[in-house]
Formats: sequence, structure tokens, C-alpha cells
Amino acid sequence: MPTPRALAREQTMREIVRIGREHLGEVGPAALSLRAVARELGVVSSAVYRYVADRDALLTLLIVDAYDELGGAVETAIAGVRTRGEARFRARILAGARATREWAVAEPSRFALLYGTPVPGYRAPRDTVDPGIRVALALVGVLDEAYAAGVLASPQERLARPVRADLERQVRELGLALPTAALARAFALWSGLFGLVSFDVFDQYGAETLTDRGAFFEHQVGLLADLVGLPRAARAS
Amino acid sequence: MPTPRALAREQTMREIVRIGREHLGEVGPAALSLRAVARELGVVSSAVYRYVADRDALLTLLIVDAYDELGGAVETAIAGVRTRGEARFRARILAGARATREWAVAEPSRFALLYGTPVPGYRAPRDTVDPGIRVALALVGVLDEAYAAGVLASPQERLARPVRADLERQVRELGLALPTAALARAFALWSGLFGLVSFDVFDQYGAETLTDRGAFFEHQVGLLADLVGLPRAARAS
DNA sequence: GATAATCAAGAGCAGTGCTCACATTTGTGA
DNA sequence: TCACAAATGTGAGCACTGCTCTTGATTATC
Repeated sequence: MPTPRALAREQTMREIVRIGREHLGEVGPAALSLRAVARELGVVSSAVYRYVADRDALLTLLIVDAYDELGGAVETAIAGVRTRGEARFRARILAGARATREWAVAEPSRFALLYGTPVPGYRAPRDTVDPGIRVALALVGVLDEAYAAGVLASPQERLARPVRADLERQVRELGLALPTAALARAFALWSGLFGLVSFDVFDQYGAETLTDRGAFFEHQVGLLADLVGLPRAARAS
Repeated sequence: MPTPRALAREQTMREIVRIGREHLGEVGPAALSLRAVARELGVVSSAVYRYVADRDALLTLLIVDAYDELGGAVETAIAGVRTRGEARFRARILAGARATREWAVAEPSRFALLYGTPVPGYRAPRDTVDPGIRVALALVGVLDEAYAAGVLASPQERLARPVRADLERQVRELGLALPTAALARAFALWSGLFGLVSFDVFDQYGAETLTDRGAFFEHQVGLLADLVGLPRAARAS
């Protein structure tokens, strides 16, 4: 039976995260201010240190929060795909990628918090790694299923010994059916996806280079899906 | 004939950039302090505003500086490739990619300044876009040559209309021989490369996932080179 | 040589993260 | 029930930040 004080504490905690998230949306990670959060919480600045050790601790809270939301969005997007047959895997990857981009475009500051410059002096604690790889796991999961269904082309390039060893360990730890070379390609999909989204959100293409970034993204993800060995919908039968 | 004062000014300017670059290496973009630069310059904090309008202006200076160095490194790496025959294009792309990663690993803060979270409230001015695409241009140049030499496979996927229009304009403006679909793939190479480097520099792979990141990177870039249509060295003759 | 542009200094404003001594509230064991 | 201890909030304070403004010194130019 939780004491009322504990309840109040939990609620204050949630409130802090809420306000932090809100401010993050307005100013970006580097400018996030504990004092401003305290102000909006209606409390003097030093009081918030009773709940949050550090500015870094607040960032960690917000990082986990953001990872969770992004991970959830990608997972539900993948789960919501209704396509049937061999094309379903490619459709799932596309849906997950689209969800990633849409979340990032809608929440650029939070995306930046996760995949941009690490905040100065900030070292990610343990709690952030599990939610951090959720998106990657979702993508790899789809590819693993595709492989099990015999839809995924098996790459035949050879891997250097240390790379092979690392990937074999990953395959074991995650309990995958995927061959190691295919897992390597899954990594390419993952980092490629975030390269695309970063360039988009951080405006790395010139301002007037692309008129329809959504369509461009779609095409690029299609290329990544090719790379990873997923067949195109229109089969050359 | 430049007056001595103008000379002094230029030298001070260079000194500011030098110190800024140095501090950047220690603290990261968000924590870069004009006051600290002034201190090390041996001058009171307000004096540096005679040379640099803003903290943002200093960042712009450093951004251009970093873009130039990275661009130069990539260009000389590409120019230094001695491989002959059809394999030379792939070797050049690999060399450029390697140079990118090596520069980024050696200068994580400056890489972050270029490709990480845009600094809060910072809007890139005109001066930064030209040096900003130097790496991209170098890569595209290699691919264009490869295409002209008949070594680059021509992709046959179709492009959505807005994407095709944008890419066609790019082809025209840059005076490329490359088909638009190949340019699309060149973009994939570009963003993929920076996705890889970002993940590496910003520690996005778990801390203990990869034991030999250099080898892993090499493999991944190889995949991107495949994607873009460059033939592997070992031909299946 | 007088005038005007340039540069440096120093004080000051508003903001930041964070610490500490202190007061108040709240939970708990004797 | 009451005293004691833990938890929570306050306000002052330190050292730092970006940036502005006034004042004084230096330097170029007419």
C-alpha cells in the first residue's frame, strides 16, 4: 500500500517529465533548463533537485521516454500492416521506416536527443540501452521472419573474421535464424534509415534540393529494402 | 595594400578560430563558450565581439573550417588511390568513406558540429552550404566517372514524379552524365555513409556489440558500394 | 595635426547549474 | 499520542554563460 507521499512523488515525477518533454520540443536538448522546468512546476529551482539529481538525470528520463514512444510507434506501425503474401515483409519494413521518419519530423528535438550529438559530458547510463535498440530489434525481427519464410535473399559476400564473430554472437544472443551476412545487411538498413532521417530532420540536403521529401524518403527506403534482400512487390515472373 | 591593422585583424580572426577549434575538441558544440575563447585569447570577453557578432557567428566560422578540412581530407584520399582498371572507382569510394570515418573518429566534436544536432536557434547561413556538400560532390564525382567509363550498373527502378523532377534538376545543375536513378542511389550512399559514421561516433551500437568497428565499417561501406552499382573486385568471370 | 574609425576595458543584466543552511511538512516507532 | 526522523520546499549564494553599453585608448585618413 503506497503512502500518499509516495503517490505525490510519483505524480511530481511524471509532471517533471511532461514539462521537460514540452520544453524540449521548444528549445532543443542543449538549451533544456532545469530552472525553467522548476518554474513551470511552480516550485523554486532547488526543489526539483529533490526529484532529479542532475540535469543529466532529467535528460536520461527524457531519453528513455522518447525511445519508448518512438519504439512503440514503430512497433504498432509494423503490426498494423495488412499486406499479405511475400510482399508483407517489405511492407512492414516500409511501415516501420515511415513511422520513424514521421515521429522524427514531428518531434525533431526529441529525435535529436536520441540520435543527434550526445549532450556535452553526458554518458548514457544502462537504462537507456534497452529501449534504445527497440527500433533495431523490430526491424531485425521482420527480416528474421522473412528469412524463416524463405522470402529473404541470402547474401553471399564474405565477412572479415572479427565482423563475422561479432555478428555470430549477436545472432546467438538474439536467437535469430538469419545468416550473419544477412544480419550485417540488417545493420546497413538500420544505420541507413537513421542516416536518411537525420539528413531530413537536420536539413542536411540543401534547403531547396528536394521538393517532396516524403516521396524521396520512400524511394530511399525502397533501395535499402533491396539491399537487405527483400523482393520488390512487382515480381518479374 | 593591406593596412597593418587589417593584418592584425586577420591574424586575430585566425587565432579565434584556432582557439575555438581547440575548445570544441574538448567540450563539444553546445558547451563552446565565447568567454573561454576570449580568456585564452588574453582579452576581455566583450572584446571578442569586435570580431565575431555572435556565438552563432563563431559556430559558423568553425563549421566552415570543419567542412573544409573534412572535404579536403576526403578529396585527397580519393585522389590518392592508385588502383587501376575497373576496380578504381570502388577503391576511391572506399577511400573517401574511410577518410570520412577517420576524420570523424579523430574529431568527434567537430563532426558533431557538422552532422549532429543543429545548435539551438542556429540557422545555417549561406556560407556553410557550399563547403557542406563537398563530400557529397566528391562521391558523386567518382560515380559519374564510373558511369562514363561504363563500369556503373544502371539501376532500373522507377522514380516517383516529384523525385524524378528534383533529381533531374540536380543532374542538370551539376552537369552529370549519371541517370537520375543512379543519382538517387548516390544519395543513398551519401546518407548511408553518414548514418554509419554517426552511429559509430555517437556510440549508437551498444558499447560491446562490435569489437572491430573499422572492419565492420569497411564491410558496410562495401554493401553501400554494391547498392550504388559498383562491381566487386573479385569478378565472377 | 585634427577628425573619425577602430579596438579594448569594465561594469552590468539576465540567465544557467548546483550547493547549502534552514524551515516545514509528513510518516513512523516507542 | 507524541517525539523523532525522513522527506520536501525555501532562499541565498557561487561560479559560470551570452550579450550590451559606456568609457577610454589607439590607429588610420583627410
